[in-house]
Amino acid sequence: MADSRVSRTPDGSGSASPAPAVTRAAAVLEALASSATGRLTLSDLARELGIPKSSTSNLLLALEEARLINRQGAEFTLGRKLVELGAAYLSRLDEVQEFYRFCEQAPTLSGETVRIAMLDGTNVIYLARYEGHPAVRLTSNIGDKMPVSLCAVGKALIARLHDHDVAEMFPDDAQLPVLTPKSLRTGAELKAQLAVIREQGYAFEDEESTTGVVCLAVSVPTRGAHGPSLGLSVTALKATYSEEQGALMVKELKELARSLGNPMG
Amino acid sequence: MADSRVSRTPDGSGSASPAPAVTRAAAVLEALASSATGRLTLSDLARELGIPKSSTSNLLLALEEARLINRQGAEFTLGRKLVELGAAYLSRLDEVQEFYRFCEQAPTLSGETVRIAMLDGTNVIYLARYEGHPAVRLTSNIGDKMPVSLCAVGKALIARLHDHDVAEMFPDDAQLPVLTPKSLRTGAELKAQLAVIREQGYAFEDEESTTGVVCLAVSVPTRGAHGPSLGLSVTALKATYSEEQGALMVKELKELARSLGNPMG
DNA sequence: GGTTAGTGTTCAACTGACTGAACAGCTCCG
DNA sequence: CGGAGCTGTTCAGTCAGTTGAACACTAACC
Repeated sequence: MADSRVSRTPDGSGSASPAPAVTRAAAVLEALASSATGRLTLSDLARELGIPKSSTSNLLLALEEARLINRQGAEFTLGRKLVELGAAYLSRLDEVQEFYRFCEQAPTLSGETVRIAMLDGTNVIYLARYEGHPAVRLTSNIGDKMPVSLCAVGKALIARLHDHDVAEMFPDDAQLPVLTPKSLRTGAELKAQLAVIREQGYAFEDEESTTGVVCLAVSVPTRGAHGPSLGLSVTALKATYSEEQGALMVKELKELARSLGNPMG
Repeated sequence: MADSRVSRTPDGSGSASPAPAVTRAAAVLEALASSATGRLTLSDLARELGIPKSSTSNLLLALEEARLINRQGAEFTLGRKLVELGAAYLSRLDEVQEFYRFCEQAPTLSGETVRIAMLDGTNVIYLARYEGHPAVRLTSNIGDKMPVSLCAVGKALIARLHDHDVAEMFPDDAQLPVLTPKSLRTGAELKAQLAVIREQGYAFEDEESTTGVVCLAVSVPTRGAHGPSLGLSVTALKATYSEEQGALMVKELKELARSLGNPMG
C-alpha cells in the first residue's frame, strides 16, 4: 500500500535497472497479485506504478501475449501461465518431492497436517502441504505468505539467522502484526523466543495465529551453498494436543529435516 | 524442443512485440520451466532463444532483481516469486475455493480424489486437487500439464468446443501422444469419443493415461464472458470401480459443475 | 443537451536500451 | 606450458522503445 513507484531512475539509491521494461512488468504482476480484488485497469496500474499510460499499455500488451496476464474488457488479471511457472519451480525443488514421500510413511506425521515453507524477507511462503488427517483443515494454501513472527515455521527459520540479521529485520521496538491475543507484539519478545528455540531445537506456536490451534516447527539445514532456507511444521488442535504426541512429532520432523538437508536422501 | 527464437522481428507472421524485453523475459522463464533440469546458464539461454549474450545478461539481471529467477553461480533457475504469483492467481479464482468447500461435504466425492483443471491450448492444467482418500495418490501436482487426449477432463473440456475448433487442434490424421496401450492414437478416434461425451454429458477415461486407473470428468459452464474453461474429474482404481459408484460420482460432479458455473454459488 | 471525469489509443520526436565485437576469466587437454 | 573452448562482462554507436500531449470514446451528472 506504500507508494511503490517504478520510475526509470528511481532516485540515487540504486542504479537504474538494466532492462527497465522487465522490472516494470514484474511490478505490474506484483501490483495485480497484491491488489484486493486482483483486477486493475490500465489507468489503475499506470497511476499506482507511476508509469505513463502509453508505456503501461505496451507492457500489458506484451504481458498478455505471454499469457502472464489476462484481459477481461478493461480489467487485467494475473494469467494462467503463472500457475505453470510456479509449479515448474516447485517441481524442481527435490525437497518438495522428498517431503511428500517422507510424510506418507512416517508413523506419526502420516496422520497429521504437515507443511514445508520457505523464508522470504520477513514472511514465510508455504510450498507444499501434506494432509493426513482431515481434523485440521487449513485455510491457507500453497504459495500463501505469513509473517514470520506469527507462525512456528517462521520463528524456526529466523532462529537460524545471525543475531545481527534478526536485529535488522526486527528492531526491539518493532510493532509486529497481530492476529490473536497471544500473538507476539514486539521484536524484543520475538528475540527472547529465538533463544529458547535454538536451545531446544524446535519452535512452538501457541495460538499465536489462530485461536485453538498449535504448531511445531523445525528448520532444515540448507543444502548447497545458495539453496533457500526451508522449514517444516505440524499443525494440531490445542484441544487434542498432548506433550507426548508433540515429542513424537518433533522427533519425526527432525528426521525429515535431516533427510532433506542431506544431498543424498 | 522446436526452434523457438524470439528475435526482434520474428519474420512476417506477426508484428513485433510492443515491449520486446518483456516478451523475451517471458521466453526466458518458459525456457527455464521446460528445460530438463531447470538449470540453464546465460549462454544456454542466449543460444536457445537466439538473443545476444549481452542482452540476455541484462534480462537476467532484471529478472533476478525481481526474484523471478535465482542465480546459483553460473546457473539460473526459476525464482520463488513465481510461486507467490501462481498462488495469487489461484486464490482469485473463486471457483477453486468453492471446489474445496463442495468436495468436503459431498457424500461420495468427499472420499475420492477430485481435481479441477483448465484448458490451455492442447493441454490441461491442474489447478487444485482434493484428496479425500489415500488409496489413489496422484503423482501429478498442481500446475502440471497433460495432453487433452490422455485424460477425461481434457476430453470433457474440448467436447464443449465447436467442431471446427477441435478439427483445427486435432486433424483426423494427427498423431496423439501415447502413454498406455489404451491411449487414443489419432484425431479421428478422439473426435468419435466427443460425440459420445456430448450425448451422455460426461467423459470417461479407461486406463488411457495410467494402467489400472480410470477417470470420470465433466466440464463447467463458463461463467462470465471470458472466464477460463474449467473441468472436474474423479480418479479411481479400475480394480475397485463399479458402474453404480460411477453414476453417483458423475451426479455429484455435475452438481458441483452447476454450482461453479452459477455466479451466485 | 452539455459538461466533466473517466477510460484506452494514437503518433512523431527523442532518449536510452540493445547490439556485437573485443575482453577477461575459467577449465580442460595434449 | 599454451592453446582451444567455454564461461560472463564490458563498452561506444545506433536503432528502436519510450514518452506525453492530443485524440476518441463511454458513463455519469447536473
